[in-house]
Amino acid sequence: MTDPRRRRPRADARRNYDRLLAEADAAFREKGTDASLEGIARRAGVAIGTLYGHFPSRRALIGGLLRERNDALFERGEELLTHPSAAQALIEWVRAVVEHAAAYQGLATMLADGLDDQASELHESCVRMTGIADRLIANARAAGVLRQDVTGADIFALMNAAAWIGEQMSREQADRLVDLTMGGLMAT
Amino acid sequence: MTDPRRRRPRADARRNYDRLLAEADAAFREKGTDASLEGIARRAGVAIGTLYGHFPSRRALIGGLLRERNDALFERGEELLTHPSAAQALIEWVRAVVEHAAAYQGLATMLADGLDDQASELHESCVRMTGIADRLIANARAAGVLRQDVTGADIFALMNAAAWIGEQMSREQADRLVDLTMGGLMAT
DNA sequence: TAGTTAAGTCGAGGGTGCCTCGAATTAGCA
DNA sequence: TGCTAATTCGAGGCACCCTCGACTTAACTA
Repeated sequence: MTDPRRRRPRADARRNYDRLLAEADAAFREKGTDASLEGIARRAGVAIGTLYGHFPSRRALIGGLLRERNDALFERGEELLTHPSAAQALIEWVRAVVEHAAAYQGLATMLADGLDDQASELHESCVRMTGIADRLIANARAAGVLRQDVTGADIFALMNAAAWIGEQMSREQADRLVDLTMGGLMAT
Repeated sequence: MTDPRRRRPRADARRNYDRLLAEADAAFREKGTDASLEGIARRAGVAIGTLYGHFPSRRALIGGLLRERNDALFERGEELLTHPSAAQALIEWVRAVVEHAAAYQGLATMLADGLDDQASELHESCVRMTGIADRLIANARAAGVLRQDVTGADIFALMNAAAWIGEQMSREQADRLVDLTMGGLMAT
């Protein structure tokens, strides 16, 4: 796929790319996902056109920011698939995703949209998240520890809702929502 | 309070006020709570300054829009306080608030903020909502049909989370979240 | 090492939206 | 009919979004 005769990427481009990611992370942490892109470019010491050169949209920028994080998340997911307690594994996965999705104010909404929107840079990771959830649900059901009528969509909804609560209220309240709800979903 | 020597309000002002509310309702339904205010003024056939004359902020406009709706909601709340089944009453109240809060995309977020923010035009109604929830919770607890560790904050969180899910995904998914969670909260 | 060239950078510019404020208008009243 | 306070108007300053053509420069090559 990669043509070896192609020039190696320019050093300044790489530098700007990294700088933009770093400043974007800071800005999104401070102001949420609709922080000013011009402000980010400014903080990165780069013209606005350069930002758009690297990231054609706000979503692309956030996608870039999440890529690194995603690796760790999905690694954890694979791990959980072999967890001895299916019930515990599912709860842990929900918690992990909630934490992931609460990185920036507004991220939960983007992820919720991302599942449906094929064109979203976040689509693929949303699909992977639900994929792992589906497998964990199947495990839990097979083990008879999860109510039969609980769907992957229910869990995805809960994950997003809790992440949103985490943004709006507090991490603690989000955890409580997850615990209370999951408690109800577990088979008696 | 009302000085009888004061002039009666101008007819054009009243007309514009009503027109603005009507167009704002339409716009917020179509585009969510961050629809363009200039667009609303335009649709109402009024200059932007006139809109700001009547509603000094977006929140004030939404507050005006909700005032009518609120009356019906709180009437329902009072009714539920005398409902024979404390458990059923609480669930109904959650459902009613969720429906109320899902009127416009973005409203759930504003309401969640409104509870903390004294200055918000939505603050008072948020307080009333939780007030009714608190009384219903007390009833349910007294009847022994609700887990002892469930707080008003938990219910408020659930209401908002479900309303948000309703905006992002679907009304059905929101209902499922409420049913599944409330099912878990009820004492066995 | 100088020249070539494509990749990358720049930032002005056109568009939209927010909100303010002083000037102009007008409905209610006497 | 005229007075006056309430209301309306919309230009204007600001911030942000995003595009695009001109310019610059790092990587390659002879």
